[in-house]
Amino acid sequence: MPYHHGDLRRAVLTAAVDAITAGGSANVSLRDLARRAGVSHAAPVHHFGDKAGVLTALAEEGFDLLAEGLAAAGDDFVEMGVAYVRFAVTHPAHFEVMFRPDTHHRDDPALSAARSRAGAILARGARDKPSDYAEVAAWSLMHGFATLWLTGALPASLGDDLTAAARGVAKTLFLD
Amino acid sequence: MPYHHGDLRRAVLTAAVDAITAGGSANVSLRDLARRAGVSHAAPVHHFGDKAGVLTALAEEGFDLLAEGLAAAGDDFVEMGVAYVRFAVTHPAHFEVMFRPDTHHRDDPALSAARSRAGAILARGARDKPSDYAEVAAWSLMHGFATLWLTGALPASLGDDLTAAARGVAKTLFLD
DNA sequence: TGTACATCAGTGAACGCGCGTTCACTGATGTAC
DNA sequence: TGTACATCAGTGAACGCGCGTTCACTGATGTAC
Repeated sequence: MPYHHGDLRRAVLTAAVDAITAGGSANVSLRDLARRAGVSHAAPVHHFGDKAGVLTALAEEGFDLLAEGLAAAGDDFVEMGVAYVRFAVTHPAHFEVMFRPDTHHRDDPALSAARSRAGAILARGARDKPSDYAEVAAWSLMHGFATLWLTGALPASLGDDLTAAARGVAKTLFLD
Repeated sequence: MPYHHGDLRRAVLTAAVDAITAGGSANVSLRDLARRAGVSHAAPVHHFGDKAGVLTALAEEGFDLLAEGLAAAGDDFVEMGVAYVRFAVTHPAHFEVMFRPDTHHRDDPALSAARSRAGAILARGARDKPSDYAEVAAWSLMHGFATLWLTGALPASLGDDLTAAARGVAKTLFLD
């Protein structure tokens, strides 16, 4: 085991994803992350300051990944919704942390910036819609769907084709 | 301080609501609930078996309160959506626990029954809608809106009139 | 090319803390006769 | 009306544990000259 890890920052974030995927963000501990990264329990503090710092960094990364996914969907309203859901389901750990502001440093500037970047792309999708509530409604719809899917609350009759289900749901808005 | 509390079960549930409202469901501890209820730290175990038992009971109560709220909205689609959101925002602690199945005994029969009761009422609202996805979409929409509102993620431009905002959002579905 | 030194990354022991659960107990209540 | 007894609700001490954070430290790396 070399003294210098090389990329401990990355390793701790990956460990956090694993830990949250396995047991929810409530059960994350700094010591556990250090264990998973194969490093002494005090090492992560060096890179993140404290526990909330790790989750802040993870949330920031999440907003960047989301922005990337949304951008790739182009300007199509429905496909952007599908991309939102797909992001949430493929990155459940990031998604969970992003919307649990009590677990991270909520006014971290890098985090705010990442959030805004994703928000701007999201807003583009609702640009030419008829309702004043279009953007909030679209966001709510896909966010709610992703959340319910992740918690396993949705009826089994929906099937397990995520993209198809998400598209069906997205299309009910304004009956595009 | 009398030896017998009288209604410790109720007191512990109320304490749980307070604790979750103050610090999120992640920060609930049995000992804290006992403290809040003014009782020795081992007393709650008598009524709930263990920590998950408390949250299970709270989730069950939540589904009953939700069913009540939905039923009071009558058969009107939009008003039922508004009632869903109002429930979530007036009972944030219940709402949070209801959708965190990892924190409670997920196959508790009383809980499943309460969940089904609420689900049945919800399904009634989407009965005569055109899309196959109507029920899931309606649920997703209002669930997502409630969740985003509660985490403070929504833009300030929405204002703080919850009912008006919820109604505006609910109406975008099928443009009723 | 070699050496001195500053900086950085990670260590490991120690701290004090709150936690969930178990346990033998005691006080209070209700019921049978 | 009184007494014996079973049942129930709550107590308080004890257990072992994992946690976040602090701290003086050491090993590794890079830079100046």
